[in-house]
Amino acid sequence: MSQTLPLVAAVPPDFLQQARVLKALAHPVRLQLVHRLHQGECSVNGLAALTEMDRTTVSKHLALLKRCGIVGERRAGTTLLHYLRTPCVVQFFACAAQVVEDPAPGSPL
Amino acid sequence: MSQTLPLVAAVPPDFLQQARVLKALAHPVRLQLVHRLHQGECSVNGLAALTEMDRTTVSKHLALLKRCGIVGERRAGTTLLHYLRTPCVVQFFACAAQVVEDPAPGSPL
DNA sequence: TGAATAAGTGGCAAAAAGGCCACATATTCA
DNA sequence: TGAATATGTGGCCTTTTTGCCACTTATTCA
Repeated sequence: MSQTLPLVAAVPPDFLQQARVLKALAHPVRLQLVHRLHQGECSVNGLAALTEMDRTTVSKHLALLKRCGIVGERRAGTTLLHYLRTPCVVQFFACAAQVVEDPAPGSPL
Repeated sequence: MSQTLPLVAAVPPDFLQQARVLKALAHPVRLQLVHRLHQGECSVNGLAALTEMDRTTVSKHLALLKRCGIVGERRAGTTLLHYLRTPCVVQFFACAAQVVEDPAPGSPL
């Protein structure tokens, strides 16, 4: 077959899709949730207590993380336990921290 | 000495700070900028052409990335060349892609 | 079944983010 | 210096995101 032009050469990452994942993590509360879940599953109320946020607010943050496939849940009686489906996201912490610790010269951040 | 309570035990990461970094990357256009800069420095106009966004819009996106220490700049004549200061951020692509490729069961994302 | 506990959803107002225009600034070179 | 090129900034408006309240749904157990 004719070797046509690589119109989609080196297919660039799906920025929109990836941005969705990053956006899901780009919030202090959600970061805290992920950080906590990385240590083990937890209920909504438990997470609400930890973050000191309204229960429904945490519920919505979790819903967002679930939609992106980052968090999963399993029922245990009346409580729903949430867990990290993609532990690799904690790598973000390392890099984010590195960026934070190596600020641009004169950047207030 | 008395082994007091580890009040700030395992000092949790600065979620607010880290969220700032992630938020800086959590946008399709900025993600594309980072992706492009990872291949080498580039001018604002070049990036504007690539992303097909208004020049001033790109300029603001870059300003945001600079404030977070992710992007740096150096002048070359009348043009400002932008470059990635923290290449580690490209790790985000790998993980983000992984999350995208392994969607939660039944998640439309 | 009905009370108790746990959690999700719609709605709404406030806050933040995005995008583009008009204008200001910086650098080069004739 | 003045035109030309490259880029940053202040507004200003639109869209998205947040957070909390009231209310609904789900599960357990007496």
